[in-house]
Amino acid sequence: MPPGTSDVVPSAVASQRVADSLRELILSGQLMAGTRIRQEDIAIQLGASRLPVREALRILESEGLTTLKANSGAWVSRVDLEECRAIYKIRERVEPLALQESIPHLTARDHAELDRIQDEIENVTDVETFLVLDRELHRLTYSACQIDLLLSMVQRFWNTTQHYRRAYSTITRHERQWVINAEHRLLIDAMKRRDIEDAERVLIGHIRRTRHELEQHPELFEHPHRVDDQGYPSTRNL
Amino acid sequence: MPPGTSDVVPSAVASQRVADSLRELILSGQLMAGTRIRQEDIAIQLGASRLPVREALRILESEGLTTLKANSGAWVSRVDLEECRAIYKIRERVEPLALQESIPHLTARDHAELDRIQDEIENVTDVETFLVLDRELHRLTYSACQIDLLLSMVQRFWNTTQHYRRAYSTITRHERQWVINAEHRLLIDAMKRRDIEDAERVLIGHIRRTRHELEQHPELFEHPHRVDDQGYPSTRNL
DNA sequence: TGTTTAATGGATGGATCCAATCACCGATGC
DNA sequence: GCATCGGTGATTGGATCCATCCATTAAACA
Repeated sequence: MPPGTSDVVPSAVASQRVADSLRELILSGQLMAGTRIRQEDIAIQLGASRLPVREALRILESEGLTTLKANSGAWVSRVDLEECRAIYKIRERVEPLALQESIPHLTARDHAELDRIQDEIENVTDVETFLVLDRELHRLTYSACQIDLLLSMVQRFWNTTQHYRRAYSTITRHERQWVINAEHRLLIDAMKRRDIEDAERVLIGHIRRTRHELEQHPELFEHPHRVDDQGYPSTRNL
Repeated sequence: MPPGTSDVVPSAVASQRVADSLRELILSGQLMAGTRIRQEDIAIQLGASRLPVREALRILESEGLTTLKANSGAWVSRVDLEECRAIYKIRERVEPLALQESIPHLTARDHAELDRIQDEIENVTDVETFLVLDRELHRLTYSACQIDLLLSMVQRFWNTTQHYRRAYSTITRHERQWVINAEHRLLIDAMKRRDIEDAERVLIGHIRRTRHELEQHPELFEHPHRVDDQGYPSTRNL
C-alpha cells in the first residue's frame, strides 16, 4: 500500500503504527513544520518503545515528512519557497502522466463522481473541507492509473506541501476560487471526452498557476510564530 | 547528500555505513535482484549489530533497492518488466525537467567534458565501462540542475534499473550502439546551442526508444538462474 | 493418498540497557 | 568585554536479550 494511506485497521507492526500516527499528526497540522520530535516523547505518547519510533521517523523521512540529523534529532520537515517551487515544477511533469495513464480506465461512474465533488467544492465555505475535497478530486482523476510508483510519488508531493496549500487557501481562496472551479470543470470535461492531450494541458496550467500564485506569497514560508523548535538543521539529507 | 553517492570517507553513523556498503554490493551486481538478505548475515559480514542493518534496510527500501516484508525478511528489489516500463515512462517526464533546469547553468567546460565522454563511449568495448560512462554523461547533463530533490529522484531511478541496463547492454549494445551515439551527439549539440526544447525532445526520444527496446526483451526479466531466494514477497510496499 | 492440522525451527520485531555524540553553559584567559 | 575552552546534561545511536511471527515439515486423519 502506498504511504500516506490511512489504514482503517491499525497495522500489526509497531513501526508502521507509529508512522501512521505521526503522519496523521503532521498532515492534520497538529505537528507544525519545524517542530522538533523527541523520540522518547513520542514513544511514551504512543505507548511504544523508542525503537519503533526511530524506524517510524526513518519511514516518514523517506516520505519527506520528517528530517533527521545524526546525533541531533528529528524535525517535521520544513519546506522553503524554493523547494516548494521545485515540487510544483516536478508535479507539472509527473501528474500529467498519472492523468494520461488514468483517463482510459475511468468509467462513467467516476465522471459522475468528479462532477459531484466539484459541485460540493463550489458550495463549500470551510477551508479545511475544501482542502479535503480538492485533494479527493485530483486523487480520483489519477485513481485508475496503474503505476503504483507514480501514485505514491504524487501522494508524497501532496503530503509535503499540505501545510502550504492550507495556508495559501486560507488567504486567497475566496477571490481566486472561480479560477480553480473553471480549471476543474475544464479538466473534467476533457476527461469525459477522453482527450488526454487537452486534459494534460489543463492540468499543467492548473498546477503552474498555483505555483506562480504561491511564488507571490513568500510570507507563507517565513518561519511562523513558533519558538520551541530549538535550532533547525541546515543540512537537508534528501 | 543524495542517496547513492558513494562516500569517500565512511560515515560515522553505522546505519549509513551499512547502507552504503549494501548499496555498493547491490549496484555492482554482487547481490543479485531477488536474493534474500538476512539481517544477521550482513551484521556479521560488516562487523556491526543487527540494529544498524535493520535501519540500513529501511534506508535502502526508501531508495527502492530493497523490499521488506514484516516478520518475513528483506530482499534485493526485483523489478519486473511492468515496473521497469513504468520507471522509464516517469523518466521520460522527469529527466527533461532536470535537463531544462541544468542547461542554462552549464559552462563551456562542461560541454567539452561531454564531448570527451562521448568520444570515450564511442571507443569503448567493455560493457561495464560503457555503463559507467553512459551514466556519467547523463549525470553531467543534469549536474547544473539546482533542484536536489529532482536529482535524487533521477538517481534513484537509475539505481533501481541498473541491473537491467547492464543485462540489456550486454545483449544488444553492439548492433544498436550507433543509435545511442547519434542521440548523445544530438543531445550535446542542442545543449551547446542552449536549445532547451530541442534537447528535451532528443532526451525524451532517447529514453523512450530504450523503453521500447527493453519491452522487446522480456526475457531479461525472467527469474534468473538462482535458487537460494526462498520465496519472493508478492506485496510490494511502495 | 491427499489434505489439513499441529509442532518446531529460524528469522524478524520490540524492549531495555549502555555508550557516544552534541549542545548548552559557565569559567577562565586574553 | 569578548572569545575560547572545558564540563555537564540531555538525546540519540548501538548492542544484547526476549517475544512474536511465519514457513516449513511432519504427522494424523479423512
